[in-house]
Amino acid sequence: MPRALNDDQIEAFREKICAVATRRFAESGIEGVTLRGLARELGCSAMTPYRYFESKEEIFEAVRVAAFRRFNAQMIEVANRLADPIERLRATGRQYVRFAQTEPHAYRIMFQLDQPEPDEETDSQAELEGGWQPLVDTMREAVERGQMFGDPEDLAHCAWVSMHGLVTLHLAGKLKLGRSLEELLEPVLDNLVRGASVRPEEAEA
Amino acid sequence: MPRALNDDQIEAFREKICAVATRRFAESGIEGVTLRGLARELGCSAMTPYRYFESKEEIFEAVRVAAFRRFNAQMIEVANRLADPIERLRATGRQYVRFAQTEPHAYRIMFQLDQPEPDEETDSQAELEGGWQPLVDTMREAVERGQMFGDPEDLAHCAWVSMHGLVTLHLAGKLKLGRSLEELLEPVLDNLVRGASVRPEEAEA
DNA sequence: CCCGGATGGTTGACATCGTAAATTTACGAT
DNA sequence: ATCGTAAATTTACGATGTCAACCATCCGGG
Repeated sequence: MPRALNDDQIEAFREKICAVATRRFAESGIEGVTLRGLARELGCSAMTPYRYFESKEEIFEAVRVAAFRRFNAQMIEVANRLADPIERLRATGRQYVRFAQTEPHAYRIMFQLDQPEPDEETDSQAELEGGWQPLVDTMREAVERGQMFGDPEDLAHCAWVSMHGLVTLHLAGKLKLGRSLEELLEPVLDNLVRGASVRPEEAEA
Repeated sequence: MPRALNDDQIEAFREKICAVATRRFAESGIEGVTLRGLARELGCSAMTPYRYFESKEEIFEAVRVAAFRRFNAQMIEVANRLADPIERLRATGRQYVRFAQTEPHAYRIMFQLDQPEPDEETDSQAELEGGWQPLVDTMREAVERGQMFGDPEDLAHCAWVSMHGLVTLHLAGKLKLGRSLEELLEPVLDNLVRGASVRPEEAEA
């Protein structure tokens, strides 16, 4: 048997590629990340990464997974600090926006509109669902405490949809209506919490 | 003077390019649209479109503008049918989602996350704001009638952000949680309307 | 001790892209 | 007919992702 890379070495180089790619993403965005550019920075030839990844898209996927991990860690860290579910929701919402502002390109790859067919279960999908569950739990807790009403999953969807919409409209440059993202965030959070805190039977419309 | 294209001819060819590009977008998405492919279909050489557009991005922008026009027309058409602002909001929300489902690629280009710097006022920005105003007006009307409370612009933001978030998460394939888009839409609309229909002083949280 | 083979890495090539520059074509006025 | 100029094409360049062929290095078995 010839000298073979053990799993640690393979994983090490994979991580190195992923790290460089992540930094390049942060600097120059998706279209600024190039296999030849990566290779140049890694000090290897353009084809070497193909020993560790199937394709460029697989490198992207690795970067996506890492980004989701960072994102989820931030959300959990903030959430763990707050016992009250509504306060937790507000705080994680603010952190959500902060993440997108701190790492706009990371957010872009995570939620890119032109992703490959999601027919098979991808790693980033798994990370996504890992971050989704705590949100549902928060909503469930709020419902159990009588602070909110409705189906926890529906409520979680409402929250996620609002945050994602706010962030992506901002990142797409469609929100430059004179107000900062943080300013816009508060009314959205207020509306969200208000809408969820009303007994359905009390609703007038 | 040699034969010169008059403005009508120029505009005609621009529209033709734009039409072909739009159809190709609808069929094969953003990355499926290629200058050489366009040219082949138009029966001209790859460079000819450059007589009518500065760059590929300018063609994209034209497609974007056309898409925004179609989108706005649909929204207005639906909105004009309903006198009650809240019903109007719900109906346009549903139409919003329907548009994104009917023309997913159009929605993609319109709100692509990696757009060029929005430093200068672009045509699609103008169309966007043209569609934004009626939404604010609807909210203002609801507030004036006492059906909603708060700043109309804030309310409009809440609505837009929810619809856009819902649609983009769906288009990015992040929502495959067993429920259809239309199912998800209704709770979001409900929450939105509920949150806006509560007097701030009545809010418990 | 040396040699065969597998394994990791490199080089070179290909097809494709957007587009700049040079070139050709075609028409209207002289 | 010819010439000037606008329109269109051809050619070419530098990218890109990736395939295929090649090379180099190290290992176990003789």
